[in-house]
Amino acid sequence: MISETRATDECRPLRADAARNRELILETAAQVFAEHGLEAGYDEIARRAGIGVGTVYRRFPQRAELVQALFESRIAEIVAIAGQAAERPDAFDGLAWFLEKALERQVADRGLKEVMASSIVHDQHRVIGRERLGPILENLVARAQAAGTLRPDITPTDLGMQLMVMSSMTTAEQPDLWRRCLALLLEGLRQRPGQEPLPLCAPADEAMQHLMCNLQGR
Amino acid sequence: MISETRATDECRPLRADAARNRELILETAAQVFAEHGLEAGYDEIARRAGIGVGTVYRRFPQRAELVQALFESRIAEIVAIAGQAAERPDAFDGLAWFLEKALERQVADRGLKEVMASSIVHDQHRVIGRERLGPILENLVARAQAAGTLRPDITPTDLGMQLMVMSSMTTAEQPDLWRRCLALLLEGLRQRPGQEPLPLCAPADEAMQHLMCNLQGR
DNA sequence: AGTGAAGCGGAAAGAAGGTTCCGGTTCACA
DNA sequence: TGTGAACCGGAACCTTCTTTCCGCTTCACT
Repeated sequence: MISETRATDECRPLRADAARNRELILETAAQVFAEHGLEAGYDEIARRAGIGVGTVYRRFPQRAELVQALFESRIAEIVAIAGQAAERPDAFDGLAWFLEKALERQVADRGLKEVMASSIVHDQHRVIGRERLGPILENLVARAQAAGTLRPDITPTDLGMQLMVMSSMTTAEQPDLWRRCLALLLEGLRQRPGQEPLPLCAPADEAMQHLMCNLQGR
Repeated sequence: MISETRATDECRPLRADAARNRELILETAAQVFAEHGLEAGYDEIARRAGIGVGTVYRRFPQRAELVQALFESRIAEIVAIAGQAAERPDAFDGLAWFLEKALERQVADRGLKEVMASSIVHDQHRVIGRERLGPILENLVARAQAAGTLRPDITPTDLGMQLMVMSSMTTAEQPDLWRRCLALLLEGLRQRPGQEPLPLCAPADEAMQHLMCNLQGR
């Protein structure tokens, strides 16, 4: 259901039973990752899927492959949201809308949160996150700044960080907590007359990477 | 240096060599916890102190005892800062100053961050954090709200969360990142005419606990 | 100096995961 | 239906970290 029966990327197609198991693993992993994050044990996935650990390892020897297969579509969804946000008539509103919608998705799925974060740190996931999201975020920011509604000293990196932080502070059990923080943040983001500039800070991307490492623990 | 040679709380005084080791463990643990957080292995502490693991376990069979012994004074420092902040003439400025000073301390010490967070979740550390900090924070908030400078719908819990979040996003290598976020937050905290109220949210303390669990991982 | 209680180091045991491997099974194809 | 390649399960094996245990050392006191 998650992806059609298909070859192991290049080689000949999987045998019927193997293909069946592959789907089963993907479906089960989606649940397990959403609940326990990307570091959930393969044995938990195997147990819930009712198959052996060996089977999971054989199909996805690298955890990254499993993650990639699982979250590609969900990242695409968020990229699409960013695209739609850029088309809204009011630029600031577009930005706010993007943050809200992106958070709604991240908050429901611990795995997705971590993929969003790790797509910035780890090279293996970069493709599915940052490089597709980055330019659109830049566009959203530039547009709202040109309209004079977003403070001029905000960077796309600032927003990325706030996004990660807000999603890291919310769980499925507390579905509304982030809304409160987002409302607060949006107040802070607005350009106002006579504003002091934000304190400068070390290279933004480097900062972002440190943040991500930190939020993921270790 | 961290605490004078003294009895194991009730019993007769430690032997000279044991007391010496106790101090050595505390000093070393302070470093190790600051670098690796509260979950750092006892063997790492022992290795750096140049003593056996057994010695560390004998002196501090419960990790909580070690943590308590280490961070009591540092929490007291933060409580003192909150007290000073409450005496500043401008209430909003006092709040801002408290957040800044508290963060300066938390940011430098990963262990302290975790103690601040866990003092809210785990009963064993509660005493050294929340119960002493809570009333003072409440006072800071109430005072700034009475002065009409802090938005009236902010709760002490909001601030506690923001404090945890900002400290969790900063490392010693990125000493300035949190300043940028704090500046942004302060903009959002100010009361302004015609403000929309913040979205309401599940019981604040429960939310706080979820957040803390989350930031600490697991 | 002699004595025994307190303390020490670090090897060994235990606990919790993650990963590999191999005997047996299932499938695809002739 | 027969055959070999692909695949399966899960026990065994690593790894990493925590905790205990015990023979030897050091200290305090006489």
